[in-house]
Amino acid sequence: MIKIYNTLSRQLEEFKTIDPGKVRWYNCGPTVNGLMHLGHARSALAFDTIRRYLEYREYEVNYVMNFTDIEDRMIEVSKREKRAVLEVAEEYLRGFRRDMKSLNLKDATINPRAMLHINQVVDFIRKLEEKGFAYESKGDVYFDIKKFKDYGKLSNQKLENILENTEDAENPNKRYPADFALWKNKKPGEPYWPSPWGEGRPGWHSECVLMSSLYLGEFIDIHSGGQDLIFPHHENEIAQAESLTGKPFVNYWLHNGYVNIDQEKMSKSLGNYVNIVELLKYYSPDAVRLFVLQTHYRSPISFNEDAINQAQITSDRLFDVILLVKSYVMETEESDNIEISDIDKELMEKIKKAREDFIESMNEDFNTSNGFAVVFTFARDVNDYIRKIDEINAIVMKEIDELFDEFRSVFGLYENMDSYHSIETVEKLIKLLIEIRSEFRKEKNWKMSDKIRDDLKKTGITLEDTPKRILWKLTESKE
RNA sequence: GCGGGGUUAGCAGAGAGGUUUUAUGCAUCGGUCUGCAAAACCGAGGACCGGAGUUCGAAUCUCCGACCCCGCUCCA
Repeated sequence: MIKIYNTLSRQLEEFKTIDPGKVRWYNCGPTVNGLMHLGHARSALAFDTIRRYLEYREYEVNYVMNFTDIEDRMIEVSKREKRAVLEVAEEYLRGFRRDMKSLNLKDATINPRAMLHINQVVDFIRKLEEKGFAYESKGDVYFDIKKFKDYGKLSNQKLENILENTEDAENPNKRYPADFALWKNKKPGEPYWPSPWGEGRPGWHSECVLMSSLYLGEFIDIHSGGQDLIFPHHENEIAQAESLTGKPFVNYWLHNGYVNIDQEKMSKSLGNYVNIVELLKYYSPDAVRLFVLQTHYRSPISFNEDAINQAQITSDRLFDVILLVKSYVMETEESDNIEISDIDKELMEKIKKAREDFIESMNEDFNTSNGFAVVFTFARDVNDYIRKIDEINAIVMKEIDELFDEFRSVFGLYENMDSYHSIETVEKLIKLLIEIRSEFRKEKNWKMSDKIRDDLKKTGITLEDTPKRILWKLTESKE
């Protein structure tokens, strides 16, 4: 049974989908007014991993993530950079796509863009107006919060308290200070679209509701985003959707924690962010994934150089053993099968146990920290096995490999490894060199044997002399 | 002010009343292996913010205090 923490109820709940085996999921995507930074990545990675896990558990996940490309912040950038909003959007959208790909984030089923849905948003707002939940005022349209009695249920706020702190409370166009804008009257120099209320542009909170119900239906399983979206964005989404349908909008609300740097939230507005493009110049995507996923998705992560360096080392180490297993699976023929020894049996048990433990950890609100603990413990057992067993058992190796594949599929790690294994001839050559070197070693010709080992290392092949056998693995070329 | 969350070894970070061990990773120290390496493995040290309470038993529950972060304004 999968348990999932629901922001709405503020507790763990059993995960049950509306349609058996299917998940309808809307993830609030970024506003494309800048480069993707680690904060965005954390959110994307957290939900990507949850999605991957659900798929691993054989759910069919319909995952929709929007890009917000028309909004106050977009206009700000457009003004500052003196170019069209569309141009800004195109550039950063491309940037996000590129960075998301680098981080091996799975493609969404669809990535709707707000700007391509203006007409539908207008229709949506008109429906709200027709039903009396929205009102027009001097070209603006506002949502009438008093008409929605559950307002504040997600962020656990009382209306009075929200009121006290609403910055825009003095806006004379509003009936009630906490009402929020659905449509904004056009201002000079800003993009606008026609509407029944005159030319203008949509507010921020309608697009997600509209696109969510457009692509997934009125009632969905999961709606997710950063904790900073709880209020007002998601609160406002609930107000719109539920007042219109009179039914619940979303079953499970998921919110990820922030990335902190120097004990402060990493954010665009504070300017203390680390861009993904920049980060990936120094660290592998796998290290970044591991860094992020070693922390539970709802906890804050402390980012510092030490921590990310550690993740890089850990990631490389894990990769080594996975790669080693791959090499063995490739070179061990089924005909090599020998009897199952006690050590083999022991490891088979560990494989089974590791899989169970992994699932148990992940079932508990997607506890990737514990998930990784299982992976590392298993990796240690495998390293031990390979070096102490007399004869490598092809069947055991294959099972190890399969389990690593499962882990990798959930965590999205090391997926470009095929390139390491393209040519069988290379493998034969390596084996040949190892044999020649062994001859030299028998003759105690250390000079030649070391030369072979060192030169191989430079080409990206590392040898390891263990008592039982010589291991080789492909690493990065040092040339 | 209102509403969340947090404080666990050098660092990162799980655990949410109970067996000898507060997981896991990195780092440190020692060992095994090796012709030497490298890697791997084995082992060790070291932490539950402070105080009071509940309990046979608390890192975990309650209360008080300190400090920190976050939301209530754009944010993932």
